[in-house]
Amino acid sequence: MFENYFNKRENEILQIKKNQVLQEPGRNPARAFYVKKGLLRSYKVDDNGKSHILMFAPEGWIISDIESHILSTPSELYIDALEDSEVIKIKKFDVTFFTQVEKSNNQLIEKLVRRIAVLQKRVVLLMSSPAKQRYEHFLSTYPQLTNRIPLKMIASYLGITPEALSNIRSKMRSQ
Amino acid sequence: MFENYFNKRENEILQIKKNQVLQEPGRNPARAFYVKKGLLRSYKVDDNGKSHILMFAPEGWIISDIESHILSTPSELYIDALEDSEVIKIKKFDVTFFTQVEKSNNQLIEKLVRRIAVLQKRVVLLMSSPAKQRYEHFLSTYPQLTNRIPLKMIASYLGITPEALSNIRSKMRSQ
DNA sequence: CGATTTTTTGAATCATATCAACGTACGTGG
DNA sequence: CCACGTACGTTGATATGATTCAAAAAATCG
Repeated sequence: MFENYFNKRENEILQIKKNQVLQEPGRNPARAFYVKKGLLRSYKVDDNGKSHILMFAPEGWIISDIESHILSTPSELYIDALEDSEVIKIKKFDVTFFTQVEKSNNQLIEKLVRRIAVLQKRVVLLMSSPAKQRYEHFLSTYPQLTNRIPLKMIASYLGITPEALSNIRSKMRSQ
Repeated sequence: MFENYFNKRENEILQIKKNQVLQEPGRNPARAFYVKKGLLRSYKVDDNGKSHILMFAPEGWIISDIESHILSTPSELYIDALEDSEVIKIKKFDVTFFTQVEKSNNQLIEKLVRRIAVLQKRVVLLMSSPAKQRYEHFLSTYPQLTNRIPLKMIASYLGITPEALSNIRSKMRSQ
């Protein structure tokens, strides 16, 4: 769906090295990236300096601080690369962007609603389930990602320490 | 903004008693309600039978399982009243509803994005902050609600037990 | 008022964090 | 290709925060 849009315009294709930072907090407007190849993540750094991963974006995904975009507030997120990646920087990323890319606004709305659904699910999981169940949910929801993402980042996504996830894994092994 | 829409149509105005359930899981499509007066909440019941409150809706808010709506999947949420309330049942709640009520789709999009922002914030808080800080965040974000909502429901919103919240409060008192 | 629900308190237990040490894998320069 | 250094992952000991369970006190409702 997005490919068409990108091909017919002069969008910037970037070759990104692993660990390269594509966006830092404070930028306004925030950037958005379409991942052609590789793997990006977005994360937030809290007051104690700890990182919390909000999403992973493998091939075919768009990643951005959509909140910052559409509300024109300074971004609070980092975006960087977990693998060497090929990404397209979306130049004009606002509401009109979607109306061009999507067949209609309704498709954008559906996308946003899906994002709400994912976040809502995650809130309930964080509130109701111990780390082990959250990890199992992650495994079944993103099976294709679990091999590509280092343990400590999965832990950061789940909201636990790397040590805790390591323990969970070892318990799961011995069962 | 919504009032205009409701007044010029034959929408159903409901008088709701405290504790009355407006929506249960399984309903498809899910309903949506505009709160004229009173206080509603939406919540999910997990596999262990525990409730987790997703949002409170005081006067002027719309509450619904928007995910269920727009994706036409069965609802997983309950909606009920925490106070005697006066609500308007939105009959035709889909994308076209918003295009009539809102000046443009962009306003709907902005609403959805705000919802994403709130949920994203909540995910990070759940992952990074101990219960006390989450409670303080709740207090400062919804000062007008804290007196109206019983402790045990605030606990359910924060993802902790009522006992834990009671302890936090007593510690805060003695400081 | 009495009955029911909510809030508080305390004790025992559990899950996860923290800290420290060690083992392993990986990439780079020699 | 090897040796080294750096990152990452694992493991164990201890500390902390929250849960669970039980019971009493306080608030609310009919």
